[in-house]
Amino acid sequence: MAAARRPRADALRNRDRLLAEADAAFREKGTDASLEGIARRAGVATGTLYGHFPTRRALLGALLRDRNAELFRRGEELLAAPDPAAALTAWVHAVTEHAAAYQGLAAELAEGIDDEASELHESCVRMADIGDRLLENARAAGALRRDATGADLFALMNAAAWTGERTSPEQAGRLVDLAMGGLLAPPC
Amino acid sequence: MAAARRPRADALRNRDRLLAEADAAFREKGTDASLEGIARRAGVATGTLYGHFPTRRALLGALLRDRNAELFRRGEELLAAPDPAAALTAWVHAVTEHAAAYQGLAAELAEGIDDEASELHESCVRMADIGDRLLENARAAGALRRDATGADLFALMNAAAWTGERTSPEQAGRLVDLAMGGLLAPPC
DNA sequence: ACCTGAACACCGTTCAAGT
DNA sequence: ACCTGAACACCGTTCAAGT
Repeated sequence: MAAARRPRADALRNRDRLLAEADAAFREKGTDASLEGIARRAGVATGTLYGHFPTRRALLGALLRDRNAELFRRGEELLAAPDPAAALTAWVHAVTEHAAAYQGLAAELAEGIDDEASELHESCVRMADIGDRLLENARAAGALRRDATGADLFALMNAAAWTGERTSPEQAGRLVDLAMGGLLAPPC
Repeated sequence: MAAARRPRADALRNRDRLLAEADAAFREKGTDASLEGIARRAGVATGTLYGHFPTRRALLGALLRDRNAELFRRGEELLAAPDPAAALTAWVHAVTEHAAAYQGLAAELAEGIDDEASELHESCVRMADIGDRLLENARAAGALRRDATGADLFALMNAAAWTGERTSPEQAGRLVDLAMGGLLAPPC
């Protein structure tokens, strides 16, 4: 087993600059912003970008690392929350907001769950898994008005995020509330 | 007022070939399929494509003409239907299926409602208008569990269509049913 | 009245050559 | 070990020149 080598200083610096420019570009233009433009603004050749991030999704995945950690921390917290119905609703809202970070991200996530080669696959599976468990808790507590699957939940989160990308976060939230109103039994 | 001239025979033929190839390309690759490829397969120069259809959306709009007519005919039928709740649900399903005709169409429609310059604007407005009226009917009949706006409805239809594009029509339908379950009062 | 195709600008991706 | 930048393939859009 090879010891981990420390990367060269210029490599580290280039990586950081690429990430910073990619974040700015993705925020402004969405996840299909020009990679060539990102490399140019970072002051490196395009080959350098590919050296650090072999695919667009690898770049996206690196950009989402911290954000993902925060989301999953929140998920674990909700799994321990006392009211399963409220926890489920909060989770769907949280993922919806997460998936609207960049225009185009919702599409990448929707694809990532089925595509094992996607650098986003693992995080998608984890999002779906937390959703499954929160759904199961709500079902066990008799909080469901009708049955639904984890796939329904994942589809809702991505679809609402997609709506949010091109209308407003408020509209996305209203869509989630509408669907959750169909899923959850009214409080007695 | 100028009399309508009959177009030249070769122009008509080129237009038809372009539409046929565009339909095939959009079905296969989605609405952002290469225009150059469409022109090539239709056997015309790219300038000819632009002569007939100045924008990608103009091409898309021409392709949707018949499909739109059928959709709106269905809408008028539903406006005259006896059960307002069932009519509303049927309309949302119908538009959702319509908007999934080509991958990428849901995004064009979501954009078209706000963009007056879009060649799809008029049909988007008409879809939203029929939705508004069906919603109003359902409200008047006391069939709503909670309030919702025409914008909510339009967002739902596009979001569900977007889901359908990348999962399955069944999943799109399940999403619609979930949201409609939140909107409509249960039958007593 | 319509068509052609060259021209321009822009992009994703790879890889031999450099340091 | 990493970086450069030319090379290749592909695309959207315009417009002068043709018929």
